[in-house]
Amino acid sequence: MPMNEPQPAPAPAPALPTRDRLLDAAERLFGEHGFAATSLRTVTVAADANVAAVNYHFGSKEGLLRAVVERAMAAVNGERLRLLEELRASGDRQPTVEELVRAFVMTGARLVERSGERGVSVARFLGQVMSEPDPAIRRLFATEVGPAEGQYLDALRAALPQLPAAEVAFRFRAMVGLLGLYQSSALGDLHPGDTAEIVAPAGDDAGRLVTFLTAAFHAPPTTDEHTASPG
Amino acid sequence: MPMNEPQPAPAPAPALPTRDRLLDAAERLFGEHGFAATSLRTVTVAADANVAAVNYHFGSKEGLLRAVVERAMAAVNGERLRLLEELRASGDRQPTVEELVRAFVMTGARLVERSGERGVSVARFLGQVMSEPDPAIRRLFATEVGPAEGQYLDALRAALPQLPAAEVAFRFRAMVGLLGLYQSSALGDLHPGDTAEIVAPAGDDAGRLVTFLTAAFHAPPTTDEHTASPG
DNA sequence: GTCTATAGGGGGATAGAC
DNA sequence: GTCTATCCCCCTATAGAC
Repeated sequence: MPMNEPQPAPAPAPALPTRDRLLDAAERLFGEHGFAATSLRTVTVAADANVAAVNYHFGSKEGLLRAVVERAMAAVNGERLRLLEELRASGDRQPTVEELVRAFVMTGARLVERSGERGVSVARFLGQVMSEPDPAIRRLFATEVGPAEGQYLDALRAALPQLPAAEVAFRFRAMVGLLGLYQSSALGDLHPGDTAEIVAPAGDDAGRLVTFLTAAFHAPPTTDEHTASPG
Repeated sequence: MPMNEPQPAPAPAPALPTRDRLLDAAERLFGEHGFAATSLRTVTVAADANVAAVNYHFGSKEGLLRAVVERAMAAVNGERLRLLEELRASGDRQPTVEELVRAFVMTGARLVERSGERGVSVARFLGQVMSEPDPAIRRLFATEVGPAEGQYLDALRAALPQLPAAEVAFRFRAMVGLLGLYQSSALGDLHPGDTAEIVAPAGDDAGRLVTFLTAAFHAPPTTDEHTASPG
């Protein structure tokens, strides 16, 4: 067995280019610990890459975040639009509220099924980024998320013609936010005692979320007679 | 004008002891930028205090966070329990779902009314802390939040006897999470174009949140026939 | 209780060899 | 494209004077 031949580095696990390993590691770590609390050194170690690699490939820490968001949103948006297309083509009627909510919420679950462990990371990452307080990050997320969500918002408005557009929009934002919390596992461990690891979005609770949101969308318009404080 | 006399420092604004100024500043800054992204230096400068003051009064950065959480939760929990007491005393029947949801959600609005600008900080801070990914912080929040919320959960279970307890618990966590998002202003600026500053929780949207959540609680139990992915 | 000064570690980013 | 070495800044925390 000649050992001088230049074996083209059939390393055990990597196989992926550095750039992708960095994206994978950042996606996971940002999702688990948040953006501010995750150092580039942690990311590069996890990706088995060099410290300088981040700067070379993405320019800066924020550039890395941007790239991760874009990749994650591309997958989710594609799936969402595909499902919406299916719904519109499947019947001669408009999609119902429940169908729209289910398609929107289940996107996360599908992602997990298809991409396995990485799907969990994607879901958690997106949920985490959504509640980042930094305005720059929020803006980044909003511009990525906008186009695909707009179509769902329109479809929901069509399905709820009697509800003021502003209120549909409010409920839509609530759905997006709640799904984000769910994806970041924040809905699982609000209470002590239940220390089991929660993985998002798995089976049961995704269905509960759909039930919850569908009923919420069907609520009557809010009258302002009750907005005063009780008691 | 003799300049040797030791004027007892009648500074314009302070009047509050250092410890309280630190709590106020930390509450506001943690709420605006998150815990990890806020340095102790920022806090002490905003509080017009010394860098070492935090360590003297609270032992560490996490000690400061703990103190802020405790103070904020004490106010909210007190108000929540008071409202629940009122509801229970006011009629010969059990409180309805809507009454419970309204009392729970409006606590934030009341806080703002009473404590003015600081009330906004409290609300935003609590919302922000709720979605912190650090397990230690989440645990801290959960133990503080637990007792008062337990009473509402019990009351909601009593008001929804036909619904499995696990599903009431899920919906309750969704309410808490959604209220947190709302308080941290996350429900306001998910979409670009609307760059106006959102202050939580003000009038209109609080009412919409109550409508939304009340209907969601009243949803029928989730059957597992639908949890499969659509299409 | 409040200050200055500093320790001691990590952070993001870059230069320049390979 | 990848590495090492390093710059420079800011971080938390503490020691010790007042």
